[in-house]
Amino acid sequence: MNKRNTTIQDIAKAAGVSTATVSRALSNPELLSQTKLLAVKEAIKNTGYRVNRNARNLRKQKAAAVLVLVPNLGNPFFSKILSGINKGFSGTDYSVLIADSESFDDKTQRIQNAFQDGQIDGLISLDGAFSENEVVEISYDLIEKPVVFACEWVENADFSSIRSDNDSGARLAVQHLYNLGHRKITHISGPDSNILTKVRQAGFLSECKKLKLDLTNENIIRGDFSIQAGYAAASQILSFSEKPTAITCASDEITIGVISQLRKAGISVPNDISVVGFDDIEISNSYIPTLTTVRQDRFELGLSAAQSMVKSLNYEKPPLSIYNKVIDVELVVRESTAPPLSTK
Amino acid sequence: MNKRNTTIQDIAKAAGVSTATVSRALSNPELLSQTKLLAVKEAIKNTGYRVNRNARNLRKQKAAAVLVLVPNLGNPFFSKILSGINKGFSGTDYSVLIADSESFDDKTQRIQNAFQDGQIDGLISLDGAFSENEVVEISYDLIEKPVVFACEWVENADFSSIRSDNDSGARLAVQHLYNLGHRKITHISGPDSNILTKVRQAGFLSECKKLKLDLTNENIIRGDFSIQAGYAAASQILSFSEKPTAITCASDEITIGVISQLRKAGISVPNDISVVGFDDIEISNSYIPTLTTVRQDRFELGLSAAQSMVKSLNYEKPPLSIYNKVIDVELVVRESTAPPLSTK
DNA sequence: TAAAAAAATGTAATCGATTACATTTTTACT
DNA sequence: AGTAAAAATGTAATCGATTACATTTTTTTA
Repeated sequence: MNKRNTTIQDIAKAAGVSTATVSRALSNPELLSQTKLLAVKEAIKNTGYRVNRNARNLRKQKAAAVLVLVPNLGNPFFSKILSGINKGFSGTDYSVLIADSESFDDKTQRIQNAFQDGQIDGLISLDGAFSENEVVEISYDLIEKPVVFACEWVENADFSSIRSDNDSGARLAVQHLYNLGHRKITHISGPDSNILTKVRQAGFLSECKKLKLDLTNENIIRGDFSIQAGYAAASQILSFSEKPTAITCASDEITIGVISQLRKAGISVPNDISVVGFDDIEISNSYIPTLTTVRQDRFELGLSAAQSMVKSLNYEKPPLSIYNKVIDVELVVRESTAPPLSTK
Repeated sequence: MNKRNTTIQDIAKAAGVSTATVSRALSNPELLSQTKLLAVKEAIKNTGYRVNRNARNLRKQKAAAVLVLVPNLGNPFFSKILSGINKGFSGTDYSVLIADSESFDDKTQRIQNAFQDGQIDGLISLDGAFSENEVVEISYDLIEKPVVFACEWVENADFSSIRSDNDSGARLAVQHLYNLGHRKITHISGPDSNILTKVRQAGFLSECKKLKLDLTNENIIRGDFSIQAGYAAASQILSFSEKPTAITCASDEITIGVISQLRKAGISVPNDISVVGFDDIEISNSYIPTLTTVRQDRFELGLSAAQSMVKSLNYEKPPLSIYNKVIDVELVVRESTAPPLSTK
């Protein structure tokens, strides 16, 4: 290991050209004559030269990196999105940094700092939980910096956003249960602050109305997307005087929590109550019972978000079909749903 | 938004000092007189100045970042480790980058590149799957660069490594089953290449021998750590002429796969067969049945790995108690284990 | 109080690439 | 062949911080 790194100077000397030519060989090879290009390539190969990222980024005033903000890395829902994002950036020279919002004391501050420190050129957020204030701050300060939301989005703010067709998803779940004969359905939603939840909830309610189902305020239970929220919701449901015959959940994790908790109370799914999830995470097909759920194409979600980001990073305005993309969902019918008891 | 960034020059001017003084105020404030220090701090506050990371890193010849290599981000096992790592780096000025080995075509190459490009100063690997060749390459090239393994480690290579007491874990599982009355136990292990698996397997076999259990080659089934491996293993077990009364698995995901698949064949856990997992991932307590499993302190694992890395990054040799740390495991008894049928 | 030592501060080189601008070489055209 | 235009290449400034070394100021000591 030689102490000093190989630099562009060394390559220039070895290839008998100027540093400018070496630099061009790296970033604009089409500007060079075959002869020189070959000489430079040869020198690079011989020395195992690699550009110093810090030097390049300093000079170019960019970071060559984007940050992906995940609300909770422990939630397996996000992994496939991340791999879609990675795919979208493969072939570019951008690095993908991953951070967990939970590990941040002050999310907005951290994002702003990362931008200002020149550590990132763009942000892909899988986290939609930004207060109006925060969004204002972000969009004000980073007016020139691309921000893309994946899965999530922020109301009244013009960011690129790739999302699933949450409305349809919610409706598909209700329709499925309705077709099985269910007439009393409860929806367990995510956190209030979350726009996703609002949409799924609205879809749920609207479809219920369309199907002329009775609705009371027992039809919606608020939670977050966690297993714990499922526990809590199940306990609440158990306290209802008239229990629903079916439940739709805003996530598969909630679903697992609900089923697990209902079981502790001696209520079996789907025999006593049917439950539909949302997401189709990997374990859904191995849970007992296997989960009927609304599948989101998570890989596609990530890939599209990355594509939108790449366009923006190249200073191209992404076409609207990419800038705001809604991805189809699909109902996967498995074991956690069945006709209600009364019809058996 | 002013076009040009605030630089150290601007601060120097505003505070009426030289750039050197500003720089010292940032990194060695104890060198300055109160007066100047205050003046600089004031100027920084007024302008909202932030250091340019690229410039600093270029000059200092470092990246101020470490890479965490995760074999599979989709596996919820890793999240708590990551949060432990984050915790360990909070308060330092290192960034933690997370990458999924799966997204790499050539892992070793990518790591070397990241080091050479000056993108990272150290590597924490949760991935132990390096061939001997790869390790040689890494340790040869990066002889000066700190590498820490968490959970995993590499045989015959002197890297810092923080791991759980896998041997005890395996033994605890066997003892528990033995105490319940089980005498025919099968172990489903991870991938051959994985050292973890070897240790757990050895612990399993050794404990079986100690307890004078009969052993045949049907006592070990190879897989990887995935749900799918659990499916495959279950199918294999179903084909055994004499089925085991209990199973220990190298991960909770395998466990879930096994139980799910056994159930499809009409075999119930724990009534017909008992199963013990490993890891205690979040869902283990919500699976049906809830999983008896060996808990690893994942947060502690990550935290310790980070601490070892921080020491190395500061050019201190970590004390052996940190450099190679073995963390206790604990058997969590839940529903997936019960006395064998014959004793009921 | 003067000299020596220590503390505080400043000057300017440096890290390694990119690129505006200048210059040289090649190609195209009359 | 001579000139204009285009292509290829080179020179040197630049990005923004850090730090070796030099200088000035303050403190200590005799």
